[in-house]
Amino acid sequence: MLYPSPMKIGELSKTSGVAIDTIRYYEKRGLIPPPARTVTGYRDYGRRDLARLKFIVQAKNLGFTLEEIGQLLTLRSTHERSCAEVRMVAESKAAEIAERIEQLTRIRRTLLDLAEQCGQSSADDPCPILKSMEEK
Amino acid sequence: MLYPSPMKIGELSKTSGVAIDTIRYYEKRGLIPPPARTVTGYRDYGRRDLARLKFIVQAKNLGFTLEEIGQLLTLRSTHERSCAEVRMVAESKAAEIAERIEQLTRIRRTLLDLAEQCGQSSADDPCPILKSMEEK
DNA sequence: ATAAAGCATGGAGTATACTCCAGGGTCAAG
DNA sequence: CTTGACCCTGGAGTATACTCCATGCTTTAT
Repeated sequence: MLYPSPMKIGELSKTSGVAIDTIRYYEKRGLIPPPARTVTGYRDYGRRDLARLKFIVQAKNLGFTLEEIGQLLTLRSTHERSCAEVRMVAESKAAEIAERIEQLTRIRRTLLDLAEQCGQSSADDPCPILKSMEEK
Repeated sequence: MLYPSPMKIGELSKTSGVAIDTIRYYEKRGLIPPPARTVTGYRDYGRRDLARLKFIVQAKNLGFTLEEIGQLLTLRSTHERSCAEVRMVAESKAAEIAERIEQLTRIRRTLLDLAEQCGQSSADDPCPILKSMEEK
């Protein structure tokens, strides 16, 4: 069995791309659990923390607030939370995300159309991105 | 031909769901063009403005900053901008969005799996959302 | 014609998510 | 055993995106 050497906050910061202060901020906010400490009080992280941090970064880019990300992260077994409840939340979040995916797909489609038009016409007509919205 | 009655900011706010102050803020930021004014100085909007506003709201929910949204909105022919340039920007934005879609799809998949597990197991194992990230 | 509702401007205040000290221990290298 | 790099806490400061006045003109309803 492999006992990994302690990963201090600086290393976690480098491997995750998240600033040290931000990591500590996430800890305060409860997004990452308080890590173990070395004898002298240094934070000591493991692989799980790295994964969690990466997830947070991704979710943030996708437009979730830290609040929402916290909810996603605690979806698993919060002891007092019934299974049916977890299921409902998970499904409703999934539906929400499906909606976002659709919207992104529409915007992307429009951008590609625009790019194509640029290949031949002069693209001087009213913004195609908006045109696609007016119909809704 | 139909000359639509002037839509003042209050009405635009109601139909778009965007607060009056926020609309004015977007105008300051250059996200929506300064509208025509009535004789007495009231802002007078048209259908285009409504579409634009809706687009901004959606894009914001999808995690774009106002800065980025501004770029998307001005993608069309900014006279001094060459067609090839517009095309490149549009394509790179489209690729960016495709990446987001993939990430959202992964998260959604995980949530659905989680919901399913909840149907039968006790969901007391480490957060599946994270498990799916550790492998990357 | 007067009150209530709506709009205008400029500027101050707020929430979220960081970001940056100050002051002070810890640790590896020379 | 000191110098430089790293870490600690607590708290102040910043950027983005609103949100809320104060003051004053316009429009609508009674």
